[in-house]
Amino acid sequence: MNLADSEPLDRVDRLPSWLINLTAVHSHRLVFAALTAAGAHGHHYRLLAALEQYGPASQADLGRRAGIDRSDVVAALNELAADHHVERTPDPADRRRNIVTITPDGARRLRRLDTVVSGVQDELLAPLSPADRDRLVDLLARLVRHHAKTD
Amino acid sequence: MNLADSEPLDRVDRLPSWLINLTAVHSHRLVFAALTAAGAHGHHYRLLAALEQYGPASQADLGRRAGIDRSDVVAALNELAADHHVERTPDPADRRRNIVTITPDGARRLRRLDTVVSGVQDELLAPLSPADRDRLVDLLARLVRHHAKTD
DNA sequence: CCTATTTCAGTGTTACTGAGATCG
DNA sequence: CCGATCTCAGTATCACTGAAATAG
Repeated sequence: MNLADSEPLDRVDRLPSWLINLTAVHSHRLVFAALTAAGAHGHHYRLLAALEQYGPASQADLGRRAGIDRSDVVAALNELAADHHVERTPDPADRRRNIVTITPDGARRLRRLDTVVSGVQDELLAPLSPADRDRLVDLLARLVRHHAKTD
Repeated sequence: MNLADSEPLDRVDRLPSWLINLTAVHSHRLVFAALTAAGAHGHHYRLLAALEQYGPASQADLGRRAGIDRSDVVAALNELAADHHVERTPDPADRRRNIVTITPDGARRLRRLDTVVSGVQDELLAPLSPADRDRLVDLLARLVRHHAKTD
């Protein structure tokens, strides 16, 4: 018996956690492909965005703001620094810390990635009207806020 | 400078792909914790649900219906078979295939996991009203359907 | 003494790839 | 010969953990 087309799996196909997972897999594929084509990797965009928005910061603060684990911040900054998109300098006021600064090259890079990432959003949300897109973002933002508070 | 509370990262915090990713991470944590507590692993629930809904099937069909890669179907069925939740028998009509059947134990298991999984949905969607939950499911289902068609 | 930061090495989950053996 | 199935081995991404060295 061959499956001409996948019939719906009733029990699971309207399961919120499963729909979220499927959507995330597709979304991740699109973002990853677009960033890879632009020569960037996962966390670079969020780190550069956090640096531009808040200015120079320690790695720990950067990680908290961008939602990236301390360990992964180190690796991503190594790559960004190798490409001269950020600079790491010791903090004279607290010698445990590095102060991370975005360079002019990094700012240009961020602008480039901004267009890449926003193109992906359009692709991802293609079937939704602008009003529906807002609704989806609001609903997801409420979930994220709720779970951020209750850790 | 310490971050009392994480201020919003404007550029990223309303980015649909990022919200979806965050939601998926939380969702995955909840589902994984609940299934682990019940002694189950990732794909088991979807495979059992597909088996109960459609009856005995080959592994390839099961994978297509449950959205699980052929390779991961093998591993998950090994575990389900070890626990006597499914049985694998060669298909006499097509000797490349195994016919996978859910056992009475497996059906009981599925009912148990149903309550576990639906408890997680409530936790995940806690901040949303029933109407909002429906809206979210509809929006996500539309995205999933669209991207399933355009592969 | 305890906490925070940076760093390294490594784990675990999920999705996926490639290849071999078998069979239609 | 081509295509499908089952299986195994292994990769890659991301989130995360544990521990060491350093410093407040």
